[in-house]
Amino acid sequence: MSNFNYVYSLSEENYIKAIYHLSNHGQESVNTNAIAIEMNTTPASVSDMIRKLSKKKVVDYQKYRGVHISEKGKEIALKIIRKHRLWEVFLVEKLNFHWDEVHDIAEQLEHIKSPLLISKLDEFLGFPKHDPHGDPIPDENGVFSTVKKEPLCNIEAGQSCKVITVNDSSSAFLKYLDKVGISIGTTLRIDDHNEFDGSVDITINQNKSTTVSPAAAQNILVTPL
Amino acid sequence: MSNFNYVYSLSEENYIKAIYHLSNHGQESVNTNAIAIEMNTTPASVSDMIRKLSKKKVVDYQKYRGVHISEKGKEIALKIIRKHRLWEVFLVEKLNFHWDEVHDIAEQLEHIKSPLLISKLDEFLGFPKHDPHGDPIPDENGVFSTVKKEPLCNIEAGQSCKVITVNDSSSAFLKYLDKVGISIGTTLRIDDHNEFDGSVDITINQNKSTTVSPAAAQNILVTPL
DNA sequence: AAAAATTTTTAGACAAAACTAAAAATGAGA
DNA sequence: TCTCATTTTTAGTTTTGTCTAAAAATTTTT
Ligand SMILES: [Mn+2]
Ligand SMILES: [Mn+2]
Ligand SMILES: [Mn+2]
Ligand SMILES: [Mn+2]
Repeated sequence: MSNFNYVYSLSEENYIKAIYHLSNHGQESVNTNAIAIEMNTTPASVSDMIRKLSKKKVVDYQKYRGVHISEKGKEIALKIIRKHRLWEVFLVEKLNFHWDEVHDIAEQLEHIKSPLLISKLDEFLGFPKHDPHGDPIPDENGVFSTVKKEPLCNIEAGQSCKVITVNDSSSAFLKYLDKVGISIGTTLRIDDHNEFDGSVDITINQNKSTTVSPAAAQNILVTPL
Repeated sequence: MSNFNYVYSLSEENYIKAIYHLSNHGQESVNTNAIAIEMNTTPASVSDMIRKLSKKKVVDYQKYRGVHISEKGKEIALKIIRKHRLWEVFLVEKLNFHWDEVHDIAEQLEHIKSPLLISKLDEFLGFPKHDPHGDPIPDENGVFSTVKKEPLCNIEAGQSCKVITVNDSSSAFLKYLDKVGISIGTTLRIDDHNEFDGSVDITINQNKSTTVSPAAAQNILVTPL
């Protein structure tokens, strides 16, 4: 295996991560424009990079037919995601960052190349299974736990559920959750769905009743209790 | 001040660090070839980069006359060195790396951009003043302690001294020091200088007598007791 | 002070990754 | 099936950082 240890550029790594992300763990194929939007670049640049990644067998690609991430591509993506999430845990647990401050720093740290560093960091953190936003951390073989989860808006009235993760790690959304009093692990009871605007009435931790917007209800992922 | 927050590229940062290093903390001017050797590149590339850094007022430069790092350049260099050394402390103290394994990883981590990350890391580590190789860690204003230190080979016979730092952080040299039983803080007594090959007879921590080569005696920096 | 050796700069290319503008392919609607 | 809007690719540049080869300046030697 000649390029077992090939090192991908910063740019390549970011594209691979974006494609993996947009494909839902590699199930679906991804089109050029979607990648361009995700990466904040132009479709022309995406076309160029796709040809390059295809030559390196990181994606399967036929002109005009979109890309599908390969097994090799999945492995690379999962390694980057593992690093990203471990660093996020470090920043929150050890350096006392707030969960809405860590994403951009982890975006840089995820590209540090040293397998030994990551295995030592993993051990130092006590082999965490989830990052501060509730996302699962793949192990060194890319295996991670998948808990069934769905958006809050899909849960029927009367049902109780637990917050597993969030669909949006933006500072604005996380700060909003803080204000409302929702975090990973919080128990919510769905009281009512308001037909007219899609907002949802909920009770937080058996005591505080409130209403969340449809946008929030879409981004809070829960598992029924 | 327009470019107060200008972000230097990875390449620019590495050149700035190399120039600072070769100039002994900004005292001396540095010639093109020396930079090329330090950076493992060609004099032509160095010429190009010097012109660029000079335009950005990071160095003072006149054709054929070598470069002198500016105050601005010094500040940038010291920030990178601060990050490098703090990360080295983290790797050794928290992740249990050995002192000969950390340099290359710190070489990557030193380029992570986040002032808040560094101040939190500094606090997490207990505001260390020295890195694992004995080098001083500049504070956020670039101030660092300078202990008088000289190579072991300069100490006269009969004198005792303490190991302050090492001039060479290569794995080969550090592993050699481990084998001989010398580390930062070790007390050495100089027993004799062997005229014919420059080797030095020493006694380590008042008990073990041995002889070190002239190369080693050059790279072990000590302060007389 | 001239010649020789060394150092440094310039000229010209190249690769990676981006962009704009234009061309080509695709797919949906009529 | 034809038209037309949308998507995707190609063509041609640009920027950054590198390289080799050649020219120019400086320093050392004689
Ligand atoms: Mn990234
Ligand atoms: Mn996360
Ligand atoms: Mn570096
Ligand atoms: Mn060090």
